[in-house]
Amino acid sequence: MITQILKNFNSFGFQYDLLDWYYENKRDLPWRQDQDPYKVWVSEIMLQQTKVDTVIPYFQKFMEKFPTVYELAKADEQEVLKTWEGLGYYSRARNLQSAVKEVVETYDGKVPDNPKELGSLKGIGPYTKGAILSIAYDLPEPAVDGNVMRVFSRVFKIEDDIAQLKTRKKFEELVREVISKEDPSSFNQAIMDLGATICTPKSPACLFCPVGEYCQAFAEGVQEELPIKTKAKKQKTLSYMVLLVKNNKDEYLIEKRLNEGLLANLWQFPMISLKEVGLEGAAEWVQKEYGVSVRVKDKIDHLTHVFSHIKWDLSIYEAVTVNEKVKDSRLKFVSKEEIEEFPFPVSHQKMMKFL
DNA sequence: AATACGGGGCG
DNA sequence: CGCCCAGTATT
Repeated sequence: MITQILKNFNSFGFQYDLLDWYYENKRDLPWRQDQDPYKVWVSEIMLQQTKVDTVIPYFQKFMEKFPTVYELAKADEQEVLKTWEGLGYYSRARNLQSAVKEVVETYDGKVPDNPKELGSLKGIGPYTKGAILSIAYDLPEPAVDGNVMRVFSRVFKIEDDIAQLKTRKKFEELVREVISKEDPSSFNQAIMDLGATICTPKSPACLFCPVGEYCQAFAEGVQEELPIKTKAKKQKTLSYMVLLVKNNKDEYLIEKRLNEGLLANLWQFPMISLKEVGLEGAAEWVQKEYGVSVRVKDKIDHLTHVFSHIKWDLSIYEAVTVNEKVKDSRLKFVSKEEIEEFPFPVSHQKMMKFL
C-alpha cells in the first residue's frame, strides 16, 4: 500500500528542498519564538479549524493572562471563556483548561513528551499530539491536518476521500516514512506553511513550489482536482425569538447556557424557539420557564447566524419586565457595562448595539 | 462511519 | 451562498 506509493520517491531530496525553503521563508509567528510545549499546545488548539490571522491576537491575549499551565489551571472558567470569546468551538477552551489541570496535578506541570500520556489529555487528538511531540519535543511524529493531506494528496496523487477517517491514517503512515528524522519539527511546520502559502486549496502557486519537481499531481496538471473531499450537507434552519428584556433599573436579562452542547456555558439574551412556542405564546412561556413576567414590545431587528451544522434565524424583540422575580439561577439582570464581563457568542454580541 | 461543534474570509 | 481553515469528542 504505502510502499507502492513511495516507490521511486526521493524522500531525502524532498526533505532537503522543503527544509531549505522553510529555513528561508518560515513565517514569523508568536508561537514560534521558542519551543515552550505549553505555548505550542495553546497555539495548536487555537489553530484547529481556525486561520492563523484569526488566532494571533487571541494567542497574544491568552498568553498575557495565562502565561504558564499554573495560571491557566487556577483560572476561573468564565474568564477563560471570555478570553476565547469570538474564537468559536468553545469546548476547545474548556477541554484545554481541564487538560492543563491534569498536567499540573498528575505531571507536576510538565507537558507529557510521549504519545500515550499526551494523547490521553482532553482535547488532544491525533493531530495535536503529533504537532506537540514534533514541534516542542523534536520527535519524528506525524501531525496530519488539512494542509498535510492537501499537500501529500497532490505530491503522491492520492485520490482517497480526505473526509474519511481512515484516509488520515493512511497519510500518517506516509508521513512516518517521509518525515525528516534530523528536524521533524521544521518538517511538519514546513508542510503547513507550504499548504497555507503555496499549495493552497484554490489556485496553488506550483511555479513557486520548492517541491514542485516531486509532485505527481503537478506533473500531470491535476493539482486543482486534489484533494478529493465529499461535501458537507447544508445546515438546517432554526428560528428563535430573542428578547432584550429591560427592567426599571435599566438592567438587561441574560441567561447562562447549559454546560454542554452548543455554546456551552456562554451567556445570551433569552431565546424562544418559534418551532415549539410561537410568537403569541412567548410571554407566557418566559413566565413559565424563567418565572419572569414580561411584556413584549416592538420587533427591533432580524438576523441570521450560520454555524457549521445549523443556521439560526433570529427575530429580536424589545421587552420590559412587569414583575422581575428571578428564581432561576441561570438568569441575571445586569447593566450594559456589566454585560462586558460575560462571555457571549458572536450572534448575541451583534444585538448589543440595541441596548 | 456519521454527526456535533464557531466563526471568518474568499470567490 | 458554498467552501475552507494547524480537528476532537461522541455516538
